Amino acid sequence: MDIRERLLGAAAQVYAEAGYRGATTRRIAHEAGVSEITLFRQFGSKEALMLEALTAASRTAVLALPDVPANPVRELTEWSRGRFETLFRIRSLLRKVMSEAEEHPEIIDCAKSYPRHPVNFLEQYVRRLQERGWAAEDTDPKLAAAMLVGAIFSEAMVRDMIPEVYSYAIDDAIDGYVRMFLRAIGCDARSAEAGAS
Amino acid sequence: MDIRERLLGAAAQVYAEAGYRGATTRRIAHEAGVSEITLFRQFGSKEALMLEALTAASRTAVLALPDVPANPVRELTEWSRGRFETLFRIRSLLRKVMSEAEEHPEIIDCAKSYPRHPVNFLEQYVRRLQERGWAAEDTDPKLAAAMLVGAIFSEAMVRDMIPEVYSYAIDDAIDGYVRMFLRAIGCDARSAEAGAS
DNA sequence: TCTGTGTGTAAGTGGTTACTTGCATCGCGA
DNA sequence: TCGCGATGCAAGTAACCACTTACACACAGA
Repeated sequence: MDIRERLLGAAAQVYAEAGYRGATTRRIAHEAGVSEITLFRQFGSKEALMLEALTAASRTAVLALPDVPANPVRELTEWSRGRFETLFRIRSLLRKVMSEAEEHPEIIDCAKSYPRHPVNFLEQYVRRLQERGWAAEDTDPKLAAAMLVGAIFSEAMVRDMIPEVYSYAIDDAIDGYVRMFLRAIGCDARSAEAGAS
Repeated sequence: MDIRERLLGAAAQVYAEAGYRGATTRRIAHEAGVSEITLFRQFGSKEALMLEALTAASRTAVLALPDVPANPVRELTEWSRGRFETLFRIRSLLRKVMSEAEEHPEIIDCAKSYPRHPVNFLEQYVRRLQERGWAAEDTDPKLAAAMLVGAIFSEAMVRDMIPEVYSYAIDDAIDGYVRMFLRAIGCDARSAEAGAS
């Protein structure tokens, strides 16, 4: 059904703009180009529509990191860029979900359909660096991963809201984060740049 | 007027729980223990009440860092703990403000009554470390500050929403963040621990 | 041609919202 | 005791919300 898809997309978009209470059935139907009656005939209720729309919208691919680290600087930079772009693209929807998760826990449940959180991928990657002797033994992989992912998350959430603080370019920021991250986990520039070559 | 203060506090609390649309005048008045009519007689409209309440609620003290670094590990740990506690305490209100800033820009305007953003304090502190020769010259103070502040921000925002990811204790996390931060900016353990002593 | 099936319009349901009006009540100073 | 300002209660307004009913139309298969 084409109309179902249109309604699901419109619901996710209007929800990202206005939140649950602001996403009125009238506005969603208008955005989808169908009548409000059709919305109710297709989904029964606003709640059913929103749950299905948010579940579909949060089904975004999680970027992977190589199982065998070869060039940490390049691999981490690419992964961090992709992570930022994913978060930045859905930042409005994410802010609404975070804001309304306390009131409507079922919303975050359907958004948590992630099989694995991205921070786990990075944690595993750091462990592999340690196994190869490219990272210091005394660094906590979980904490290190949380620091880099957290910094990227903050950029994606706050960057467009307080531009006077985040004045630098995002690509420069990610390069700097990766460089500092590698220094923080004790991965020196030589092995990080050259890798297995 | 005691009643004005009660209404302002109730407005901020209900807003943090339910957002702008969910913070109904009836609920705010009930929370303050006064009648809804008194609310309108005191503030005229819901919008006037909310703007005044959010301006007052966002007037939270910004922690300072010493002008002259003496013991970076201790000073940064204390500052980071305070920063986390501040953010964690108002996390619900902050999530609502972030979520509704696109729709109601005037809300974030009154919340941005900060004279200086905390990240600027940390940036200055890193510069002082560099001047003393305690931090590497090639680190970008602005980026380094953004990374630590961003990681703390993420902990405060997401920690209670995805507990299965943030499994460690917050104090351990902050200790780890500070240690990695100092390694990232090239501040070795000796000067960081001992300081000027 | 008939018969569903899916869609549209028009109208209306009951509930909630911000906000108002009229009047009674309370406390407090003169 | 009187007056007055602040408050509360009852009721109501117009607008908006999710959701429903009734009916017309368009199209596809039999």
